[in-house]
Amino acid sequence: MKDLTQNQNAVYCHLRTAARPQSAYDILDGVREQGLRAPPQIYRALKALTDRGLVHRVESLNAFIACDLKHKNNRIVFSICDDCGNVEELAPVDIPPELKHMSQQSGFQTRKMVIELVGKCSDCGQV
Amino acid sequence: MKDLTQNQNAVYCHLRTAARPQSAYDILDGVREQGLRAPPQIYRALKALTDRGLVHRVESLNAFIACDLKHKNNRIVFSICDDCGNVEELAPVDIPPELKHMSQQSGFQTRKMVIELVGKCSDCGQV
DNA sequence: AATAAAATTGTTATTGTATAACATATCACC
DNA sequence: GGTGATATGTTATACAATAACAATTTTATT
Repeated sequence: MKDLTQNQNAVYCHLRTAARPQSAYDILDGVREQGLRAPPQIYRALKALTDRGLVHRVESLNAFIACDLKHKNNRIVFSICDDCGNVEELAPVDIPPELKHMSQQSGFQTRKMVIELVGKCSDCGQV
Repeated sequence: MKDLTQNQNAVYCHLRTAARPQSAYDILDGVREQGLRAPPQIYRALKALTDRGLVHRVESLNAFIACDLKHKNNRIVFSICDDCGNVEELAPVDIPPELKHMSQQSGFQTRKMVIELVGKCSDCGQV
């Protein structure tokens, strides 16, 4: 489905069914039975998938997560629980106006904005 | 100055004079003559410095940068040029209202927000 | 069908990033 | 001067990512 190659499909399915963001090596373990054996195979599939916006990389975790929102790939928002490690993707928002001003004034041309909220999810916050 | 230990001071000075974000191993090379020899020494100093908000980690580059703004450590904005690798820290902005709503509705308690703008700086954008 | 070009995959080895675990030293203070 | 806390030094190892090359499959074209 969705015009993915074999390896890309294996990696994508693994990510969609995973409860947590997966490191490349988590993924490798998960798709070994489908014949993938070496890191470059995983990284290649991940590159293709992230280029298409089907998967996002969570920078601060060195991990990857399937994207189930329909949106342009240039506005990404995550909430990251630093207690349980859970990550949610939130609906993308526009660049805050002040920020747009500032960056434009310095001549910066934004292609993509990533926002990461770090804190406690509803499960872990009830202290 | 600023109540830093010897190793922390060495790392901090190196970062302040660096033109670019520095990887931990860049830093290690830079402070070797001051007697630091092994990665854990660098990472320990970096942890102390980032905890105090004197240094930020640029997640998408696995690199570190000295912070020269006076601000609370819980709102961080970077612009990252994917051409020349230059990184600027911009003045922090508030959490966009829609985002605040969304995250609160899901019960998420934000401790820190990191925004990374990826694109082309003024030097590299003039194509 | 034959073939050339392009895309995908497989494999080995290596580079880069980060931390675990333990030993030693220094400092503060009662 | 002993005790706890903090900072440091060191070795080895775990985790993340890519370079470089070989082989295969797919696709388009003649």
